Amino acid sequence: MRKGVLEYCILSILDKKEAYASAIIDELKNANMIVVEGTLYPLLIRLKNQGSLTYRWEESTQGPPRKYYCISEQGRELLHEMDASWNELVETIKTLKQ
Amino acid sequence: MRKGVLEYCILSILDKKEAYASAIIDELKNANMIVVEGTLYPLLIRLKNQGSLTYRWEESTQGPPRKYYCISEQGRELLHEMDASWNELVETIKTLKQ
DNA sequence: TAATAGTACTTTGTGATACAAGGTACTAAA
DNA sequence: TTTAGTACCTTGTATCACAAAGTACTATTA
Repeated sequence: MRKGVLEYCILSILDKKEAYASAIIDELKNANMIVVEGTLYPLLIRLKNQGSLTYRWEESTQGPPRKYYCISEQGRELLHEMDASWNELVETIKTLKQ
Repeated sequence: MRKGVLEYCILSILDKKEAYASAIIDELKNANMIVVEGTLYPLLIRLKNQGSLTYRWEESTQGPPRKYYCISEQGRELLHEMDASWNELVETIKTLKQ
């Protein structure tokens, strides 16, 4: 049921502020959506390769350096399209339920 | 983005009244969700095989006989679980958007 | 200082879902 | 009798998410 929505969630999170993978997983967990690393990393790489995200390395005081992802202008456009798709899907379900 | 939601839509439609494939496709189209036969037929067979649906043949006055699908008790239980999952997903997105 | 635990990033293989495309079979109309 | 319409079904392919395993660096502890 969650398929395809994950990408939308990631872009929504990164639209608010840049973040690295573990922080994204934590935020999703807080919102009741469990995602594992093996799912998230390939997705981030996919979004980066298609130009929706950029990233920069940042040293951490505890542990290895972190890859901070940031949404790009192109990513924002995609997000707006996804907002529209999501709202439409919610309406579709409402309609079917009547 | 729609992945996994289709099954939920089908059960929701059949919860209201029994229907055959083309009618289901039409109803989905009316609600703004395009689905093709090659997607729907395997899904109906899957749901039937797992016990969520039953069907009966009915002669048609125009064309070949139709396979009318009907939701089963087990299908209703599944639908209720899906209702809960869907509502939770909608809430999750809302939370992430804040 | 060597070993262990913790953090973070990455890759590979698998199962499930949806689509595209093509096929079968029956009925009605031209 | 050929064509168009309706309805059901199958096969191959792409994508998505997960499980599991692996690499690499840092901090702690014995």
